Amino acid sequence: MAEGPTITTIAERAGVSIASVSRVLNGLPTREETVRRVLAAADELGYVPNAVARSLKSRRTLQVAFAMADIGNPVYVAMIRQIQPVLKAAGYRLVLHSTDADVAEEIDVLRSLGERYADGMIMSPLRVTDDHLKAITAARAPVVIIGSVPEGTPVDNVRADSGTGVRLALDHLYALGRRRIGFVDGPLDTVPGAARLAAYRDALHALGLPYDEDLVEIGDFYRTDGAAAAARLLRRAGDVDALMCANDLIALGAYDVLRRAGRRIPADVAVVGMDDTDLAAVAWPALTSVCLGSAERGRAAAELLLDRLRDRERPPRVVMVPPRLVTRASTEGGP
Amino acid sequence: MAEGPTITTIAERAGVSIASVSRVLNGLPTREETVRRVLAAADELGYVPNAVARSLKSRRTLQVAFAMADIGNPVYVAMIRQIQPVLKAAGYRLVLHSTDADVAEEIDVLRSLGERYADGMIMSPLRVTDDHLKAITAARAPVVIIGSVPEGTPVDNVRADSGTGVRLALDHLYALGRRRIGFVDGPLDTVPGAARLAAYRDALHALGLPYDEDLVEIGDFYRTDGAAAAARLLRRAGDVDALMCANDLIALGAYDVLRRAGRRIPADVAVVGMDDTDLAAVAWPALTSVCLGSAERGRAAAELLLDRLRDRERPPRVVMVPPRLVTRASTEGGP
DNA sequence: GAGCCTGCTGTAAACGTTTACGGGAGTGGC
DNA sequence: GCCACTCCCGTAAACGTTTACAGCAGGCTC
Repeated sequence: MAEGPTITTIAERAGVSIASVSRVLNGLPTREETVRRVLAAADELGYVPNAVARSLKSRRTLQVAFAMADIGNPVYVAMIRQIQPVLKAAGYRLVLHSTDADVAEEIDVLRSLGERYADGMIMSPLRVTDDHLKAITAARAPVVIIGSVPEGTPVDNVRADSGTGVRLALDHLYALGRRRIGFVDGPLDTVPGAARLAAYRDALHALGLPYDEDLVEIGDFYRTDGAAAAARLLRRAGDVDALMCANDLIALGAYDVLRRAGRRIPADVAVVGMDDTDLAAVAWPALTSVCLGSAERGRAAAELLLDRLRDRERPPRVVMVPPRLVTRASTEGGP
Repeated sequence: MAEGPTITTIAERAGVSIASVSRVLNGLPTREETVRRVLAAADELGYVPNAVARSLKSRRTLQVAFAMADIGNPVYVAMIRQIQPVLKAAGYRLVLHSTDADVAEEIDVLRSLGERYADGMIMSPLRVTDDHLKAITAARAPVVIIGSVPEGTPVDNVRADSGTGVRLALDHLYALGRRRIGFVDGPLDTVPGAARLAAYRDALHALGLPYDEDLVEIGDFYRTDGAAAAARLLRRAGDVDALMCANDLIALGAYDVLRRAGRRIPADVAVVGMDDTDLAAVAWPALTSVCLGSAERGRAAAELLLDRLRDRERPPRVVMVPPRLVTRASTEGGP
């Protein structure tokens, strides 16, 4: 693993200056003969340009960072699957950050953009604090947020409409004759947690159903927490005939609990998840889930970022991805 | 977004030379008063060191790349989940490459290490061609391979023992009284595909069962391909009473086909997957799967790479992660 | 043949760090 | 009062590129 060839090596070998080498390699107009000699030398030496040196000079790293809470959640994988090819087509590499939804760590990641290791960042935070907003606007590289930020925040932003999503789900459950619809949510200090609970109340109201505290439980957006919360709910409100869950992992946790309690899905209790991850289709019975367009949101975020990198001055945009209910076996038939 | 402060800016502000600034920021011995002034200036200016410039000088990027076939496969996610924290603790960032198991692209990724954007790479190739081996040994940065490479290849290497894994599964099925055990494999030109088929034959032989071509089908390591292959197998060998699948995705594809064909799992057909991904636990009935230690392999690979980065001269190591059968509902009870 | 393009190339500076080297100020010994 | 030594610090080079600028050779116009 000897030290690799640089344009200096090539220059010596070809008997020209490093400027000429650089010009040839970048396709700038050069005399035929020089081009030939340089390319030959480069080829013989197996030259590969040094990305770091190039970045230093050009002030672009051709890297984009993606920060999410937990790569174990298939939602983020779905996003990455779309983000990656879009970035790659534009010549960018993807740097990954898993933050565990830790606020301090997210702020840290944003601040780390000051090190200039990436030209921009896509971030999908669960919580959006004032510190986030400050860090985002102070960031030394463009940031695109997947998730809602306060109205008027000057930042490119891709949103799902989980409110409407919850509404779709509850309408569906209501149409099936379910009237005791429980709700298992994630933490209320997260953006989706708060939005989904509000949407749940609104949807009940619109349907003329009472809001019953016993039907609501708060856990976290993981399977085990979902299971624990569902268990508490079931203990308090044994007559529940449907469970709306704030994401698919929670729904799968609920599955476990319902089964252990001897409740049939969907005959006794219908279940709806959110995010429509791969898990929903794999689960049995297959899980009805509100598709919040993770894939589309990923792609949109990548495109927003690329546009932004091309033009820093353009006004920030908000892309809204509409929800869609994907009905499966977990909500078939009446009670 | 004005141009950020550099050590030159700090130097002017503090009235010292850039050398002193650098020394202070790197904790080299310096006079108390100078330290104070520099730190104050750096603080006021909100200085963040430029990672690119530092990399150019130090010849280290503090980045590690991870290349895998498809981030949609939970196996790789399980690996990343372990790789990420290990690298992070050592101060490295993770750069992601999804190669679609395309040989040319994998070679390309290896070659791209010549650009020096990463200090090393972890790669999990499905196929290992001569070109791979050449590219790996010629790579301009250390590479750790997850998966088997030919004996004696001078490269750090983490292996699963899928042969023993298949053997465990078949012993288990045999013990349950299954005698017509089908095998749904991935492409035979992949390392795991070939190894698993060989192991299947050996295991049958050891159990005194005949090898029946009708019981073997080749698809690809995705769910839809697995389903198609399982359907073909079912058509040819309707009396199959167990299906060994070369990974979990294939097994889930087989689930769909079996259900559509009205076969009960496991009563009519027992099913075993491989990799023991999250999907196995989510599926219904829960899927018995051979755990090949993806998480452990990820961690081991990250540690091998870090060790290698610390000492280029150490002899290459091979880490073997033993398989383990995780039995679940898909293989309960006799036929 | 002077002057002027045109086409190509080399020199050198710059990007933001780290670091080898040498110099200046201060101290102590003689 | 000179030398030796120590402690800090500044100058400058280096990492591998890109690029502004200037210079040179040759051909053209008058």
